Amino acid sequence: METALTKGEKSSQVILQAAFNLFVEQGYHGTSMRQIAQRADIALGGIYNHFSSKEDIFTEVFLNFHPVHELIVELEDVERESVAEAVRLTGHAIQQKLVGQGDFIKLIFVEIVEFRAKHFPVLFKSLFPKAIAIAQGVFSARGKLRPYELPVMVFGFFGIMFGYFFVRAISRESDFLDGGLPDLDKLIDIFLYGILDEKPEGGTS
Amino acid sequence: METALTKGEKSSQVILQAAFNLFVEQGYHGTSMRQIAQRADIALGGIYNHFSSKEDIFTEVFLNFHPVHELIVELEDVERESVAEAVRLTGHAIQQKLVGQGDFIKLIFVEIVEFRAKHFPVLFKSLFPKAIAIAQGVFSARGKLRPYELPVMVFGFFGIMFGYFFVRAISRESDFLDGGLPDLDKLIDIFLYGILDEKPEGGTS
DNA sequence: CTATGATAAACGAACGTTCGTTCATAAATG
DNA sequence: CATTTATGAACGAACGTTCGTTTATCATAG
Repeated sequence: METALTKGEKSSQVILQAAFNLFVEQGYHGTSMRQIAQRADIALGGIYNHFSSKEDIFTEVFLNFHPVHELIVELEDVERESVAEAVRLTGHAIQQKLVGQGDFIKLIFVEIVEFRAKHFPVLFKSLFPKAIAIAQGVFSARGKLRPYELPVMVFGFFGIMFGYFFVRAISRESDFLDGGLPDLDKLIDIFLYGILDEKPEGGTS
Repeated sequence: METALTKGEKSSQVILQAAFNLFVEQGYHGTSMRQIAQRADIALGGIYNHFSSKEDIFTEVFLNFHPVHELIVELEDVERESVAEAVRLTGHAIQQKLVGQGDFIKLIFVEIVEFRAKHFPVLFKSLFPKAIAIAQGVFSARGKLRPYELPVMVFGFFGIMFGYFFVRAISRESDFLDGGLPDLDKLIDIFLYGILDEKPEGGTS
C-alpha cells in the first residue's frame, strides 16, 4: 500500500468526489445527504465526521475539488512563440482540462444560481494574479495586436471558450444539435483574426 | 377595468412571475411552493387551481414566460445595411432585452443543472427556424465575409454574447470585478474583425 | 510479537422541520 | 345558482442533522 493518505483523508476524498458528481448532475438543493452517503459508500452519519454541514461540502468542492488549479499550472508552461500559437495552445489546454474532466462549468452554474456566487470572490482572488500573468504572457507573445486593452481581449477569449462549453453542456444533456458541435479551432480562429493586425499563420481554414 | 383577463388568468400570471423571480434567485429545488404562494400573494393550495405541480410551473416559465420570444420578433426587424451594423444592432437588442429584463440567463442555468436540459429541445425547436432565418439575414447583409460556415459564425457571436452575460451574472451577485465590466461594443468589434475580410466601418476603437 | 487503550471513523435509527400535494370548505364570480 | 377560485389545515414523505453505540486504527507498553 503506497497511499500516503490516512483512512479519514481517503474517506474525505471519496465524499468530495461523490458530492462533486451529484452537484453537477442535479444541483445543490436537488442532492440529498443520503445520496452523497450512498454514492460514497459511507453511512449517512459518518459524513459528519469529516464535514460539518452540507454547505461545508459544497464550499470545499467549489474552492478546491476541481481541475482549475491544475489548469493554471499547465497554462503557465504554454509555449509562447507567437500570439496565434499561444492562444491556440491555451484554448486546447482549457478544452482538454475542463471538458475532459466532465462538467466543471455546471458547478459554476450551481454556484451562481443556488449560492448567488457568494463563494466566487474567494476562488477568484486565489486565481487572479496567476491568471493575469498568464494572460499578459499569451498576449505579449511575438505578434502585432490591434490596440485592445488586455481585459477586453481576455473576456473575448473567455467568451469564445465559455460559449463553446455552454453549447457542449446543453447538447450533451439533450442532443438537440444532432451532434453538430461547433469546431473550437474555427472559433479560436475568429478570435485571432479579431485581435491580430494581420492574418494569423497556421489557421484551420 | 380594461383587463381582458379573467381572475384565473390574472392569478396564473402573478404565480408565473413570482416563480420566475424565485427560480432565478435560488434555483428550482431551492424554491418552495410556500415561497411562491407568499410572493404571489395567493394561498398555498390555490396554486393548484392553476397548475398541476411545481414542475408544471417551471415548464411553463421556461417555455413561455421569458423575453426570448419577444426578442426573436424584434430581431426580425433589425436593420441590415451591412454585416457590421446588423451584428451590432443584433448584439445591442439582445443585451437590452435579456440583460434589461433581469437574469434570464440564470433560468437557463437552472434548466441545465436541475433538469438536465430536458425541456430545452422543446424551446429550441420552437425557436430554431426563426433563429436560422435571422442569422442568415444578418450574415448575408452587404459585406465580404471570410469563408466560415454559418453555424460557426453564429456560435462565435453567441459565445461573445454569452461570455458577456456570464461575467455580468457573476459580477452582479458579488462584484469581484470592482465594477469593471467588459465593453460589449469592443467585444463585438473583435468578432467583426474576426469574420470580416476587411476593417468594419464605424468601430469603437 | 502481542496486548492494550485512547482516538478516529463508521454506523443507522431517530429527531424536529420542511417539503409537495390534497382536502373539505368558504368566498367570489358571472 | 352553478362554477370557478381561494383558503389554510392536514398528510405522508423526505430533508439535514444529532445521537448513542460499535468497529477500526495505530502508537505504545509489556
